[in-house]
Amino acid sequence: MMTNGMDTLPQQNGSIHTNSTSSSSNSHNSSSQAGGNQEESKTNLIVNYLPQTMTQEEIRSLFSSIGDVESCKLIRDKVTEVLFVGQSLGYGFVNYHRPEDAEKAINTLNGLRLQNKTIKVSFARPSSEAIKGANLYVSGLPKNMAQQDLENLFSPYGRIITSRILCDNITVLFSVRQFVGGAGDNIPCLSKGVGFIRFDQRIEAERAIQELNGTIPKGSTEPITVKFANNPSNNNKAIPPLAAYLAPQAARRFGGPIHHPTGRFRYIPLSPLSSTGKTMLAINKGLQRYSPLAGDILANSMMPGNAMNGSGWCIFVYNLAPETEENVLWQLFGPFGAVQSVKVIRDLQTNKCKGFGFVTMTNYDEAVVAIQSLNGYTLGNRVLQVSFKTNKSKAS
DNA sequence: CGACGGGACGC
DNA sequence: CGACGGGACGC
Repeated sequence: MMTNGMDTLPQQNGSIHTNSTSSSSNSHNSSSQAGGNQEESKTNLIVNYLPQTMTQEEIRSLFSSIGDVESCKLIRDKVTEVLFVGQSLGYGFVNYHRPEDAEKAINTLNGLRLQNKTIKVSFARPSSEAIKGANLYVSGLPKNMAQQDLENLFSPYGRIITSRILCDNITVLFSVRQFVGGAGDNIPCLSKGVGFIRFDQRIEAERAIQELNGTIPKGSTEPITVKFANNPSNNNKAIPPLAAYLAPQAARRFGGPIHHPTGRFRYIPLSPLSSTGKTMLAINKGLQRYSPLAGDILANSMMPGNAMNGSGWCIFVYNLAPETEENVLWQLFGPFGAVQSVKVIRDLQTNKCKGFGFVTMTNYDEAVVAIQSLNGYTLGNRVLQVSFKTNKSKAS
C-alpha cells in the first residue's frame, strides 16, 4: 500500500524488475551493466523526509534495527552550523555492510511514519554532477490531473525520481489527519494545478522543458509551464527566529507563539489510535509541567533506572507478542515525537520477545501523549500496557 | 496469571 | 497567478 504523497519506488536499477527472486546471490553482474551507468551500490541508502528533530544517532539507531550499519550521515546545513549544530536538511545516507540488510531496510522502513513525516528509504544513486538540479516546477496543470497522469506526461523524457501535485491547504490538513490516522491512502485532493517532477539526470529535465514547456496536455485548454524548480538553498525563505535554534522544544512545550521553523502550518500530533478529543486532552495534561502529578513523575524519574534516562524519557511497553521486532516500536511511537531508541527484550536462548520492551523519547510532553494514547491499545489480539519505566527488576 | 534491559562513560 | 509536508546525492 502506498501512502498519500509517497511515490511508488521507481526501480532503482532500470533493468531489474520486481519478480526477480530477491537476490541473495552475490553474482550480480554490475560490471557488465550496459548503458554507461555508474555502478550502483547495493548497500548504500538515501533516506529522505526525515523529521527535523531527528539526529544522526537516532537515524543510526533506527536503521541498526535491521542490520549492521557501516556508516550513517545526516546532512546538515553548513551555514547554520557556524552558530550551532547545523539545521537538518531532512535527508541522509545509511550504508550497510550487507546488501540484504539494505534491501530489508527499504522493505520495512520505507514509508515509516515518524512525527509529521513519512520517511522514504531508497538506494542512493552514485553521486555525480549529472544528477544535480534535476527538479522541475510545473504549473498550469489541469485540475483533474493526477500524479500518475503527470508521471505519464513526463516519463518519456527520463527516469522520474519523485513527482508531486500540490493540494489545496484544507485538503492537505485533511489528508495529514487521515494520514496519521493510518487510513489515509488515496485521499482525494483539490489540485492547485502545480507540481514537481524530479528526474534522475539533469539532461532529462532539460529535455522535458524543451519538449513540454508551453504545450497543452491532452484534454486541457491551457498550456503548461515547465521550468527548473527553485533551489531551496538560495530561495527567500524567511529566516527562522533565533529562538528556534536556541530552544526549539521550549517554544512548543510552553505553547508560546507558534513558529514552525519552515514557516508553514503547525503540526498537531493527532493520535493514530484515539479520537482527536482524547488526544487534545492528553496534550493539555502534558503541558501542565508543574502539576503535582508531573512533579512526582519528574522526581521519581530522576532515580537510577527510572524513566528519566540522560537525555530522554524511557517508556515501558508490556504485552508484546513473541515475534515482535524493533520496527513495531518505531511505528507505534514514532508518530508522537522524537524517538531516540527502541529495544525489544528477548530471551537469549529462543530469541523471542519476552513480552516487553523499552522506548526512549526526547520530550516529556510527547512521551506523555504517546503513553496516554498507546496504553490500552489493542495490537493484534493483545492489549498493550504502556507507562514510564520504573526500577522494578528481578534482582530487587 | 504474567510485568521493567543492557552496556558501561571512568577518574 | 501558483513553490510542496519534505532543501534528493555527502552543505
